[in-house]
This record gives sequence, C-alpha cells and structure tokens, in this order.
Amino acid sequence: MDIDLTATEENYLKAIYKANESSSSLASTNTIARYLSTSAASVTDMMKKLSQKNLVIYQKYHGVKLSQEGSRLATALVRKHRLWETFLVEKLGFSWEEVHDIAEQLEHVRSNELVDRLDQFLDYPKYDPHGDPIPSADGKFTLRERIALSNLSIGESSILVGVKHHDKVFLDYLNQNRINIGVTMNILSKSLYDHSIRVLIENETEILVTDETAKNLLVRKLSAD
Amino acid sequence: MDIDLTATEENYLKAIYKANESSSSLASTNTIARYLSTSAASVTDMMKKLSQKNLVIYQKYHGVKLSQEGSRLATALVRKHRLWETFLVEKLGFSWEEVHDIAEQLEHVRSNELVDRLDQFLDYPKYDPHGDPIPSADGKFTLRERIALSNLSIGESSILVGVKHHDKVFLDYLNQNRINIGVTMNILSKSLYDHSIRVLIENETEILVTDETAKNLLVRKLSAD
DNA sequence: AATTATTTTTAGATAAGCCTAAATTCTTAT
DNA sequence: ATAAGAATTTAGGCTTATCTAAAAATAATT
Ligand SMILES: [Mn+2]
Ligand SMILES: [Mn+2]
Ligand SMILES: [Mn+2]
Ligand SMILES: [Mn+2]
Repeated sequence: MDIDLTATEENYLKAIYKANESSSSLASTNTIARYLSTSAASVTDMMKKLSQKNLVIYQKYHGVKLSQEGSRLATALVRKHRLWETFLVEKLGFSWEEVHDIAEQLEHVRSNELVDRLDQFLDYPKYDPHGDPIPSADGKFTLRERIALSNLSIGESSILVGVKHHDKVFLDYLNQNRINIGVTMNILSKSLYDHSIRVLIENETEILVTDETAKNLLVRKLSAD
Repeated sequence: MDIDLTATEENYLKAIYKANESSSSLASTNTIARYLSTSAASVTDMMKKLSQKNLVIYQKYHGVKLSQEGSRLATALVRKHRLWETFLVEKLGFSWEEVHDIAEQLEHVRSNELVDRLDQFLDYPKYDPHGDPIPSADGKFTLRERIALSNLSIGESSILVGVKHHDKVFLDYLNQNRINIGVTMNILSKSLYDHSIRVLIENETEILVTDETAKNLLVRKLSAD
C-alpha cells in the first residue's frame, strides 16, 4: 500500500501541498523552488519523477498539483510533522518556536505503527502548538473558523487559535508579548491613520500591534455576553 | 564543536565502534562491510573520507579504529539510539523486539537539545530495553557485571540483565517463554550430553534452553540467602 | 502583432554513496 | 622462499539530488 519515498521526495510533496493549499491554481515551478530553497531546474527534474510515479499531475510550463495518492501521502506527512511538534511541546517542554526544524527531521521517520502510537500517547490531539489542525489517521482535518484579528471591530473579544507564519522572529515577538494559542484578545481601539490596533491580552496587558501583525493572528470570535 | 555528519557517515562510525568493542584489534574492511550489508569497496571509500576528517585512524590494508573525536561521536550516537529505544518501549508501549529499526532512524535526528530533553523526560535511564548501558551526556557508561547463563552452576540464582543479540527471532523466542530483562533465572539441572539447561523462570515456569541460547543470555548472579 | 521580459525546461557538471570487476597487497601453506 | 589463497584497494560506472548556463516557451508591453 505505502510506497517508500525519499525524504527529498516527501519534502517536494509537502511543498506542493502548501502551494495548492494557499492559491487554488496550479503550483508554479518557482513557487516550489522558493519554498524549498532550491533551483527551478531541480524542481522540474523532480516533477518529472513524481509525475512518473503518479503522485503529481504535472503540465509542462503550466504547473503542478497533487494526485489523489500524492495528496494522501502529503497529508500523512503533515500529520506526522504536527504530531511530533505537539510531542516536543507537550511532553518535552520545548517552546513553539523551537520545534519546527526538529519536526522537519522527525516527520521522515518511516513507521506507521510509530505515528499511531504517538497519536495515542498524545491523546489524539486535534491541533498542533501553532494552532494548525492535525489530520487523523484516515486523513481527516478538524477545521475551525479562523479570522484575522485585523477583521475584528472595536469592542469585540476573541481567542487566538492560529498564526499565519511560523518563523522564529514572529513567534519570539509574540512570546515577548505573552501571546500564545488560547489567549483572549479584546480590541480596544484602531488607528485611522495606520490601522494599528490596541489589544487587551488575557484581560490584563495592553499592547499595540501593527495592521500587518493583526493580519497574521488568527482568532475565533467570542459571542458577547 | 559538533561537525555535521551524514546519516551514512554516522552509521559507519557506529559499525567501527561495535567492531572495536568486540575484538580489541583493528576493525577489518570486511567486518564493517558485513555489519552494514555493503561492499568492501564502499567501506574503503568511506574510510578514506572519515580518515580525512580525522574521525578514524586508518591503515591501508590493516584496518581501522575510531579517533578520540570519532569515538565521542559514535558514543553520542549509541546514546541517542538507546534513549529512543527506551522511549519507544517505556512511553509508547512497543515491545523490545520492535524498536531497533525505528531507533536506527531516530538516532540520526540532529538536535542536542532534543536528546537531552528526551533523557530528562525518561528520567535519565541507565539501561535500554535490551539491558545495554546508555551513555550519559558526557559519554560515560554505567557498566555492570554480566555473565552468560551458561556459566552458572546447578542451584545458582540470577537475574537477566542483557542479551547478546537483538534480532527479532531470538527476542520473539524469549517473549514466548516470558523471558525479559529483570526476570529471575534458577538453574535446575544441566545435561551432560548436550549441555542444555533446565531453568526456572520467576520461580514459576520451567523451561529447557540450549547451550547456545544460554550463552546469549547475560545475567547477574544472586548471592544465595 | 511584434518585441521584450519572465518563467520554465534542457543540457551538461558535480558530489555522495553505492556497485562489479580487476589489480594489488597481505597471509598462509607448501 | 615461493606459490596459492584471501582480503583489500583501485578503476570505472550508476543513481539521486543538486547546480549553472543556455535554450525554449509563455506572459506582458508597447
Ligand atoms: Mn512546523
Ligand atoms: Mn506547526
Ligand atoms: Mn538497537
Ligand atoms: Mn538496544
């Protein structure tokens, strides 16, 4: 049932997965190259190979998308990545900005038994430390509504359920301001000039975030009561 | 301080480590090739490379041993392997015959922080599920006396503290007979004809083991009381 | 519609890790 | 001491995953 892919092939599948996820049109060679920090020529080579294996549907010069089988494998990889990130934070006490690089390695360890036992050990988590959904063993996501903090109006309350980017600089900034998944965020005011927002965190500390930052914070609105 | 080696280079270091451990003389090309299921020619290639990096001391046609730095890296690898095996058994509920292959992959994940946190999470175990000593962060082993069951006399009691081989067939055989690390083993009688031994396990079940099997079971003698 | 710019593919190389077969060196037996 | 045998190294190739530079195709501009 399961084909054995190299870690490199898996990384390409994941790159295409991410690209397909965030744009609906076919993933371009350059997009994939940028994501993997490799050359366009290398991407073309790999697309031929993955196409040969029926893991992607590749149209020369026009882009690529995952086949059903490719999608299944990419989802399994995302599952492993997010389970390992959860393990690193929940069990080993890592902070959310430290786990991505380690999970990038752990996700390529081959053993279905291992993934399933890890899932059980973590008590079948639905979301990873960054708030991203963890696919179940049969590839199903538990989705939840997430809107950008920038879309809230003054006076509205919300809970942080996700972040758009996972880079260390951004997450460190959030740490410094005691912002992490689960905190409540109340919109106090918005600047008409630069759209920056004054936010009350956990009904305690007040901070000022730029419009750009607010776009990268994904929240669930709380019904006023 | 830490050089970045490929998984392949690490595996060669470990092979040399094992060979050096079990023979005192230099490791031969063929021994390493057999251990890694590769060709002698490939071993020679790699010895040149590792020698260049000062990780091994290699004498053409005469054999190879680890340098001090090579030894340090090999020990770190053994540490990772055995910590992961312990994790798989203690935390994920794997059986001791299932963990080796997975640990072979996990041991190559690069992150010192990860290893140290794993060690802490497991509460600094001294021995892995096969009874082998786990080196500490500074490379020290906690050794303990281990003699083969075949060397005991009739009437002597002992506790199983290790096994000489880790292959699935052998471990499965032990499982079937409820033999695992920590069980008590009493010598009931020995055959003069084929040296097979009647053993009482956990003061409960009685089994007959061949001389060959008894040589592969490492025990600690219990002082009679 | 034609030209220019951008993107993508192809061509040709390189490095790691592996192989088989041939040459070399070491070991053992006569 | 020499020849036969075994072990090891070298030579030459192969595959995967890279790269740069050149060629081809598509997209954008005038
Ligand atoms: Mn991640
Ligand atoms: Mn994540
Ligand atoms: Mn092992
Ligand atoms: Mn072990």
